[in-house]
Amino acid sequence: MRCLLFMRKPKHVRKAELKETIQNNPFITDEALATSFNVSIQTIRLDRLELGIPELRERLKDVARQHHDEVKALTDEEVIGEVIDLQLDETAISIMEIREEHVFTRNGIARGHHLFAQANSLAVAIINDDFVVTGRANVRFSKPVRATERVVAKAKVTAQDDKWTTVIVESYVDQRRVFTGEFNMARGHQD
Amino acid sequence: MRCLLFMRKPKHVRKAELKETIQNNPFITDEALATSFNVSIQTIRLDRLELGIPELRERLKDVARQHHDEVKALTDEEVIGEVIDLQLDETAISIMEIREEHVFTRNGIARGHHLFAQANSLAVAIINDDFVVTGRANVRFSKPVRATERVVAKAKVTAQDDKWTTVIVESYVDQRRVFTGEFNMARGHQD
DNA sequence: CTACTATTAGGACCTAGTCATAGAAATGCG
DNA sequence: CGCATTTCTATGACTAGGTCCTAATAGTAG
Repeated sequence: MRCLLFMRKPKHVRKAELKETIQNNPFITDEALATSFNVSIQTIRLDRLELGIPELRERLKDVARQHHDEVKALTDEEVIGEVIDLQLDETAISIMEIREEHVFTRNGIARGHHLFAQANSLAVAIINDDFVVTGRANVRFSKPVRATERVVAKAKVTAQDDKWTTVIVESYVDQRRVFTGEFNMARGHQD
Repeated sequence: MRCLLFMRKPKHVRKAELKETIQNNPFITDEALATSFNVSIQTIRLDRLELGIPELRERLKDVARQHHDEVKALTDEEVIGEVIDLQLDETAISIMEIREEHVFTRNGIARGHHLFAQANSLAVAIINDDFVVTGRANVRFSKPVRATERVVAKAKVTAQDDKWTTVIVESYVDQRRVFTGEFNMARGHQD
C-alpha cells in the first residue's frame, strides 16, 4: 500500500495540473515547478516533453509575439468588426463575432458598449469625409447577445446637410434584430 | 579625411537608430543588430549598456508581462475606467484616462464608443441587481476629447420602477462637459 | 608624440534550458 | 514473493544569448 501521508499525485494528475499551472503562469521555470510539485526538474521536463509544452523562453516569446500582433490589430482597427460592404454615404455592413471577453461573466450577455462600438465605428466609416465625430446617438438593445454569436450591423445614411449626417444602424443575429441606433455624425472641422 | 564610401555612422546616430530598431522589434538579438549596423557584437552591447536597454530575454519578459497584465485588466474589467465613488442605486463616479489607442489617428479625437463604454459600464455598476442590461441609451458627445485627458463620469439614478432604472451619466474633462447620456437599464431576468 | 575615444577581442561565468544515457524507486501482476 | 514495467532521478555534454571584466587596437585631435 502506498504511503498516505507523503503520497504523490499519480502522473496523469500531475500532468494535467502542470498544464494548467503553466497556462495561467507562463513565467514559471522548471525549477519552480519541480519544487512546487515536489518532483525533480527532470520529471518536469519529461512531462513537458510529453505534453508538448515548450520551454520558458519559447513560451515568453510566444506571449510576447501574441502581444505584438494584438496591439497592432487593436490600434490599426479604425472599425470595430469586419466591414464586408461599403457604399460611401449610402450603406455599409460589418460583422463582429462576440467572444468570451465581450460578455458579462455573471450572465453571459454581451456588454452593450461592444454593440455600440461596432455600430458607432460603422457610422464613422460610412461617411465620406476626413473629419467625422459622433454628435448624438439614440440606441436600443432589443435582444441580449451571447458569446460565439455573430452580429451583423447594417448602416444606412438617412439624412445629410452641410454639417451633419444621420446614420441608422440595425444589428442582427440570425435575422433577429438585437440593436437599433440612430447616430448624428458631425462632419467638417472644429466642434 | 575619412573614407566616404564605407564610412560608418557616428556613434550617437547609431545609438539613436539602435534604440528605435529595438523599440519596434524587441525580438532582435545582439548578433543580428551587429551585422545590421556593421559593427561588432561588443559594440552593440556597449551601446545597449549606455542606453540602458536590457538584453533580449529581459525585453521579451517585459513585453510578455505587459501583455499578461493587459489581458487580465481587460477581462477583469467589468467596469471601464476606475470607479472612485459608488452609492448603489444613487450616484457613482468613475475616471478614465484617454490614451493613444482610444483616439482616431487622423484627428486625435477619442472614438465615441470609449466614452459610451465608460458611461454604460458605470450605469451597469450603479444598479443594485445581479441581472442588468442596457435597454436604451440616448447620448450626446458635446466636446471632443483628446489623448492624455482624464474623463470623469458622474452617474445618477433618476427613476426606477420594478423593471427599469433610468441613469443619467455626465462626463467631464476639467469641469467641461464632454458627454451626456440617458441610459434605460433593464433589471431582473429575461428580456 | 601623446591623449583620448571608439571599437574589437577574448575568456570566465550565468541561466534555463536541450538531448542522451544510466541507474534507482515504485508499482502491477502471476 | 520475485520480476517486469513504469516512473522518476541523476549525470554529463552541449546550446543560445547573454553578463562582466580585462586588454589590445584604430583613428583622431591637440
